[in-house]
Parts: sequence; C-alpha cells; structure tokens
Amino acid sequence: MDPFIPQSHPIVRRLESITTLSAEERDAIAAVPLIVRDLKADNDIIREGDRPSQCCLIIDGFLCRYKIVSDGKRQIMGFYIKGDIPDLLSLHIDVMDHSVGTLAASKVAFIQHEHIRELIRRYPGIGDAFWRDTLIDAAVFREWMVGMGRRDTKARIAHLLCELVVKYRAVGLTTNYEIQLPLTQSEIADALGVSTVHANRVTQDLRAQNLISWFGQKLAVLNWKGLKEAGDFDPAYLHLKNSAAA
Amino acid sequence: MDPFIPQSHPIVRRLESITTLSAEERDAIAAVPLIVRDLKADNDIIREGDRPSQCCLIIDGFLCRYKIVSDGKRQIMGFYIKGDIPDLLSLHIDVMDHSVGTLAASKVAFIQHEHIRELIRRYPGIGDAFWRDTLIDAAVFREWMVGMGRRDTKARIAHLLCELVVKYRAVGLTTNYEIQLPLTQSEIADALGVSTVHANRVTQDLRAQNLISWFGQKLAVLNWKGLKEAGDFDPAYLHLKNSAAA
DNA sequence: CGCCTATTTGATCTGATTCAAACAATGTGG
DNA sequence: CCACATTGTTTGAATCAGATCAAATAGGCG
Repeated sequence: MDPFIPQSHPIVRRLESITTLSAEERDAIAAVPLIVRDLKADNDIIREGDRPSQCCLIIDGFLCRYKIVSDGKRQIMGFYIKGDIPDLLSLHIDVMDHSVGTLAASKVAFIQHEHIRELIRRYPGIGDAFWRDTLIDAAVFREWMVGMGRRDTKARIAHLLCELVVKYRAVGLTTNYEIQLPLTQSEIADALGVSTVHANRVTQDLRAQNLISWFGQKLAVLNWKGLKEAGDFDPAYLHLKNSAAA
Repeated sequence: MDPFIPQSHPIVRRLESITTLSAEERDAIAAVPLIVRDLKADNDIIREGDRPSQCCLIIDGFLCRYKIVSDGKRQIMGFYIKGDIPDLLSLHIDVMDHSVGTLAASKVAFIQHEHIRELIRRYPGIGDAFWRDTLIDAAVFREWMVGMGRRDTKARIAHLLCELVVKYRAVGLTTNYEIQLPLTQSEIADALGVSTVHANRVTQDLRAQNLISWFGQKLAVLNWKGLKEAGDFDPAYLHLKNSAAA
C-alpha cells in the first residue's frame, strides 16, 4: 500500500490509518522499548480487576475483549488485530472492568505505561492520536450496541464480517476481500449475543446466498456490495482516513 | 455533600466524581467561557454527519445519544445528565457517527473546541481527566453491550435504573434512592433494544416485586439491594472515585 | 487411528414482537 | 373550566425469531 515504508511499525501503521503523524512522531513511536512475547490461543493478557502498568500492542494474531456474566455466559466486546492496543484505556482507567485474551496464537509487545506517558508528554500529537484511537474503539462499541439492539442476526453477522474485512485492509493484512479469520462460530455467537446454534444457521444462510465463502480459517467475501447491504454496513464509524475501499 | 463548594461548576463536580483536580485546575475550568442556552424536549444538539466546533455541557436536564437505523428503528446509546459533556468525543472525532438530543427541557452550555484545547494545553491534568471521562463513557457502552447480549429484559431494566441512580448520586442530584426521571417507557425500550410493550410488562414486574415505584417522572427504588441483584449490577464499570453508596 | 473440538441438523419450547385496542394522563384552546 | 387532542401506559391475542436440548457428523491433529 505504501511502498516507501514497507515494514513500518505496527502501531505506526495503525495510527496512520486514522490520523497523520510527522516523521519525527513516527520515529519516536518506533523507538519505544517493547517486550515481545509469543502467546498460544486462549491466554488472558489482562483480567477484570487487574491494575495494569503496561499496555499490550498486537504484533500479530487475534485477540478479543470480553466479560463473563454472573451466570457464566460470555460477552465478547471486540476483536483486535495487528497494530491494535486493546488495553490502551488502562492508561487512565486504573482497574480493568473486563478481560482481554488471545483467540489464536499471537505475538504481542508490552509497553510500560511510563514510556507511553513520556512519549505523550514529548509529542502531544501522539497523545491526541492515542486518544482518538480509544474514541474509535468507543464508536465500535456503539455500533455493536446498535446491532444487538436493533438488527437481526443475519445483519449482525454480515456487519461484523464487513467490519473485520475493513480493519484487515486498513492495516494491510489483506488487499482484497479475503481474510484469515481464526474465529469459531461460538465466538461469533458470543460477540453478537446469540446462541452458537443460531449463529451457525444464519452463517449457512449467508453462504447459501453466495455472499461469503467461509471454510476453516479462510473467509472470502464473494459479494462485497451484497454483504454490506445485508449488514446495513457503513464504515463511517471506523473513522478511517481513507475508508479502505469500503 | 461538599459543604465548602456548595455551588460548584457542573463539570468540576462531574470530573471530581471520577478524578482529583487541583484548586488551580478547578478555577481554570470554571473560567472557560460558556454560551448557555435553554432547549425544549426532543431537540437535537448534534446530528450524525455534523462536524462540530464546540462541545455541549449539560447544566440541567436530560439528553440521550442515539442513532436511527435504516429501517427507522432507534437505538439509544446513553443517557446524560448535569455535568456530562456527551459530545466531548468531537474534540478528536471530526464527523459525528450518531446524534445527541434532549429528552426533557434542558439547559446546556456550549464551549468552543478552541477553549477546551487551550485548557488542556495549559493543564495536561485536565486533559487526562477529559480523556478518562471519554473512557468511562466507553465502559458504559461495553456494559450496555453485555446487557443487550447476555442479560434478559428484567435484568437490563433493573441494571439501567441502578446506573441512573448511581449517576444522579455521583453529581448530587439526589442523596437517597429517588430520582426525577423524565423518561418514557418507549425510550427505555429503545435504550435496551426491546419493544415498548415488552418494556412495559417487565417494568410492571419490577413494580410487582416491590423493587421500584415509578409513576410519572418520579422513580423511587424501594429495595436497592434487590434491584442491584435483579440487574446483576456492579458499579465498578462507572469508575467513580467513591462508589456513591452503591 | 482415535481423540477432541467445531459444525451441523432436528425437534421443541419460550421470550419477545407485532398488531390492535382500551385506558390514563397531560396539556391546549375555546 | 370543560371538551378535545395528544401522548404515554396498559392489556390481550397471535406469531415469530431465536434459545435450548440432544445427537449426529465432520475436521484437525498428536
């Protein structure tokens, strides 16, 4: 996509999809010390109740934000990919009110709050970019609320798949409409607030309508326009600089 | 509650419920120029697609954040009271992805982005407080998502009423468990993602169980512990400094 | 091959919607 | 100050989207 920065830093790539950074800011971000770790699937990175002193940048893999309710049901509140910092909020929210964990084997980098604060102090523009990032996170929560409150299951699944494809495209994880999606149908169900069985039946619907092909971890959108319509999807809420061909 | 600042500025009151401000910071906030306006019920303050150059502080009244979906259904995504700045996000989100409007006659104060930015530049601590405020907003969205995805209607209504009572208490709009609530049942329904009819039947349930009394605009919680249990309510997600006797 | 996890299918049940109408409350103008 | 209009609440009956329970099938992998 950007031939002059072929291997740019994941955060830089992500932030540049939603805002503009100066060369100096890019360099400053890239210079922040990272502690990289490889994690297997289904590992928690932070749990409800934790008081983190670091944030977690995703280098590669697939994470989710979730909460377990009193009767044991799980609600997934977001999916996160390369370049995302799902717990950026811990900079100003001391006690976590939910958990973040891997759904697939992932490579993550931990960054001390200290370092981020220092970065923001020196480059207020980076602080604004981070703030904007958390605000976009909130916009996604709102959009999911709209789905759960006022859209039926077919639209919700279609909408979610559209969102994921656009997010993948925005950080260069795909250039067409096929993505490598390490999600089970029961995780989809937990994200959309429906049962696994129902999620399965509706997914089959989408396949039967030739909107998508989805086997194993490979999701291919066969009819982008059709899927967007089915999901009532408008990428405006993602607030991307260039709407990644949506 | 705080006898030494009997008539403190609404934002100050709100921010001090979630963080600590210095005297200097308090004064700086109180000095920001406001353009006060009185609005009737059902007036939009910002609409989806707008590019605001100011934020709106609620002096008194009752607003909501909402979005209309393609088939005309409305999803309410939050309720806002005295001290809230529901569109603080417009500082870093250029194009609104939803609308904010009054549900009751309200007094609001508009503040130019310019002035807020200047304030943050001079007092980074205030910037942090504002950032934290938007993060708490996001935490509320998440909690509503959990409700819509994984809680039944009775728990959702109970949870919402608990949240409102705690918010009222946090800014001193009540000191007991009775609040003046200018909400119709169909607004409740639009917030919880259910039909008006169903919201009504379930509300009657809560009354029949002697958890609440709700006539006209007066809501009284008759059994706080019981209502919290019915709603699976834990105020941690509101991230208040002192959990307002929850 | 055999185990474990994920997907799929069928049958049944239920929480919630929809449609329709009655009823109550509140406000407005004559 | 009453008659009417408007908006909100309540009730009933029919229907449906989605949940639940249970079991079969299909994949992936050591």
